[in-house]
Amino acid sequence: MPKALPVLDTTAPVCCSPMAAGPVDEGAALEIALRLKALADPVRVRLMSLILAEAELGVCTCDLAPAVGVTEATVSHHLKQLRDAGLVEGTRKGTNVYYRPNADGLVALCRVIDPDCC
Amino acid sequence: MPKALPVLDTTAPVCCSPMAAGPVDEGAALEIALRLKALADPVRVRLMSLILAEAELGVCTCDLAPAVGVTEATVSHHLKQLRDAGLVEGTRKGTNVYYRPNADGLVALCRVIDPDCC
DNA sequence: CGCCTGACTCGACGTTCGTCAAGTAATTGC
DNA sequence: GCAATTACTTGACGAACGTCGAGTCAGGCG
Repeated sequence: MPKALPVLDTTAPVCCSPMAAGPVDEGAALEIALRLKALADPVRVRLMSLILAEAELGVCTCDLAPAVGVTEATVSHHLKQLRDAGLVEGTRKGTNVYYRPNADGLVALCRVIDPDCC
Repeated sequence: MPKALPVLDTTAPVCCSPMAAGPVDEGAALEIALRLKALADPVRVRLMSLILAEAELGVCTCDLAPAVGVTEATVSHHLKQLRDAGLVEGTRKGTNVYYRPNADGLVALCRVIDPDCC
């Protein structure tokens, strides 16, 4: 983990693509790369799609693990990365933790890489 | 390299986000993850932004290397990944190879992760 | 309380990744 | 043809990553 994630800089007005808007400096590049890396794994892509599919109700870890075919420990590890990148949110309800997508995080990521946004 | 990249499946009509559209199967998840991974590195993010900044003229490797502060060999390595993912295109002109962005690749990537596309 | 279940943390392992130095191709100019 | 320049390939090294088993923490329930 090269750096902490400030939950995707909700401070910065990321309307226009910072990437297509001009050369990005080293720090910004790292921030962008970290967010992309959070999604750059087949298991995390599948987890994200499953969480998006149940955006209303939320999904718990114990349901996700068999769905993607890995250990619960591994799912937990991946969910932490998605959480740190601000892409999902987990809320505890009894013994279960229900995960829901954080649409803002995904949209922000999209804006960063879209060459003809705005 | 777990799999060859068919230059981002220009065959598939990726209008609506395949990720938010429903659970993605293992193969599709791998394809998406590979494209995201192509951009999930700070050096490649900076290369992409530099190439986008000179979309008209194109940039050659020898100019990119000092701009990002790594060896030309390393830049070549990263450019290959961006090329394989269909994000940039390189055309040789004399001894130089000029790189230009492939907007379609970036837009397709964006569509894949956008939760409220369409 | 004691026990169980679900979620997470820790340590370890094998693999992949980013980087460079050195070597190889390709193209131009003398 | 030969030298020079630019781009790429190869091999190697260290760092980071994904995965798991085992252990730990937190909430229900008998």
